[in-house]
Amino acid sequence: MPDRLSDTFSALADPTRRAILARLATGEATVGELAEPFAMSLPAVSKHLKVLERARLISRGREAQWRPCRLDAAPLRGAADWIEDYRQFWEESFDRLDDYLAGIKSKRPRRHKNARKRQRS
Amino acid sequence: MPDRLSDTFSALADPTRRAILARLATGEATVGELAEPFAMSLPAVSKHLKVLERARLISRGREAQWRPCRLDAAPLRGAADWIEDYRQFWEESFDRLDDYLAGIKSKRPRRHKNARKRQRS
DNA sequence: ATGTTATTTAACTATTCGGTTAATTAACCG
DNA sequence: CGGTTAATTAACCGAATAGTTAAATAACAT
Repeated sequence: MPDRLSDTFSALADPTRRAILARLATGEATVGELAEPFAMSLPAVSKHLKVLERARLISRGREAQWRPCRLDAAPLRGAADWIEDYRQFWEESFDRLDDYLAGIKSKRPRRHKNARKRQRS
Repeated sequence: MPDRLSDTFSALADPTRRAILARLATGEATVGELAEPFAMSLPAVSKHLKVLERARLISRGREAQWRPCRLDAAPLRGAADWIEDYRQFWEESFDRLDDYLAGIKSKRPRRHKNARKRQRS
């Protein structure tokens, strides 16, 4: 019985599904339209959509024989909030990279071409 | 051959692994220390750590017979960036909820409890 | 009623996942 | 050396994933 956050992250853990969400960010689309860019069968896409639907990331209507899908981004808020708690840590690691590069620079001023500088918090 | 972002999201798609990362946010820890809160065997935790390591979310040192783990949050930046692209969508949906609630209030002040109203478009 | 189009379901396969217990490695301690 | 502690590896298991092809549904079009 996985929790909501796990459902969200595991739905996002597939490039096909992320591409589908990206497509839906531009507007509603039918299953066929969503499947078109992918080198896989329609049932495979249909299964991906079911995963997204169980994660509440999309919802579907009925229009004649089409089932238009629309993005339902609400669950992403929880995921974003979770990750956000770690922002300081990845920014810290950039700082350490800065320190490292600064160290190199000060020891060997204007040596090599590709020195890079990152923004500090 | 899953991409980096998929590795990150799928590593996060498990409550045990997220708890491990949360613990590591408070500082380094050994495998035994990390395993202690969980009702599962040490090898199970060891496997979770391997998943996190493959996703580059942790790294490990060697100190005598201990392998201290530390958080390596850098990959979370990519995940945060990806999700961030959808912020407008989940904020939109909150706006619609606001509208919905506002609509109820203005149209039927203090009427019956279970009034529901759907949004046009 | 028949056919066409859009989509899902069924049945199957191969792989991965999350867990187990038992055995192994590695480093310390006497 | 032998023993203890920390952790990993091996071998196994059941359930879930991600895909396939073929058959079934559903709604429209004639």
